[in-house]
Amino acid sequence: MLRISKLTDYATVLLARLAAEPERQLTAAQLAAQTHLGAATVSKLLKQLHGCALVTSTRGLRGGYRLARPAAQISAAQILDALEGPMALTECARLSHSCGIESTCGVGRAWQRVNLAIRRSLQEISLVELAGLNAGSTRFAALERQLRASRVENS
Amino acid sequence: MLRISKLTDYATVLLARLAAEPERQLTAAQLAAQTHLGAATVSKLLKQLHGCALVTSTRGLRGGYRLARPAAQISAAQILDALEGPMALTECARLSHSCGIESTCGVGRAWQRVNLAIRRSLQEISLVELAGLNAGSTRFAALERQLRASRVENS
DNA sequence: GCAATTAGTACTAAACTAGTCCTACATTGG
DNA sequence: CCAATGTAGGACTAGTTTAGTACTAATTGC
Repeated sequence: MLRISKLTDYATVLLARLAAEPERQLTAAQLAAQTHLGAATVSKLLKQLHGCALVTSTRGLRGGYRLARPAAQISAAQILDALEGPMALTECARLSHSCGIESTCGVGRAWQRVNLAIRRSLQEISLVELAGLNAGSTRFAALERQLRASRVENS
Repeated sequence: MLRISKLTDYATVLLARLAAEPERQLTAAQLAAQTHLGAATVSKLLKQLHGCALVTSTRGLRGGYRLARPAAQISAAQILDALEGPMALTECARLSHSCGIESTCGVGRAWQRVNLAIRRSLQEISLVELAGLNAGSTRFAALERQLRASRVENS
């Protein structure tokens, strides 16, 4: 459940590679080799990331890709938005069609709130954390502490 | 992104209907009529919910379905687990196969932590909240307050 | 001009989702 | 006992989405 697509996962890996060497400009082929992903797939993903302004590119001989901004300024939410479009946990919430059910469809609204809560927490996590580049993992730890504090009963 | 399947959404609606009248025993046909969903689909979902012990059933004439426990004891996480199986945000995290990438695959671990954080927050939300049966929405409000507090920058 | 490299589009195969149908089993009422 | 009502559990089908590939055009450096 709540799974992200493989391609989104791959994209994160690519971004993490780029984040690891922010000064270098890496070609699609280099990234493919480093990540063991298909060259065509990597190309496609990088194009998509370029379209969403997460990476910059230079064409031609000695071209390549590079992060558009520091890794700290790229959040998990942005990556997911870029690759999977605007997020909507339920169909019903996306299109504003009335389901015909009156009393019951507080459900849709409830999922929407869950959605929002998740989204907010994803905005807190930057590419730095995703790439595992930070030693202290400050924001991550803070998030987990808060969520743990909100727990009442447990499994 | 991060969307739940339509069927899971439907199942929530069904559970919400059952939660609204805990004392009654509703047949699949009744629930289908109330929710405007296909009778066959409703049947299928209820069977699944029965298999996961979220509802109890009695067969035969005057049979029907009923919540297996009070709505307050059913969490959003349990519903999602029941319908979509054990959750794993990424493929890589589910199967324990090494990707061959060493440095980069802190990514998988990071997604896993995101996963856990989301899961914890879903455990906090009960069917009562999803069904919109509670007036105060206490736990919901608390969750949102905490997540808001953890926000640093915003859209 | 040539080689390297991104940009864009089109296409295909595989997987998953949603929905339906059919048969078997259980319970109640006559 | 028999018929009606209802759940249990598969099997099956169509539609959509996802993942991956291939090909052509545009751009840059030497």
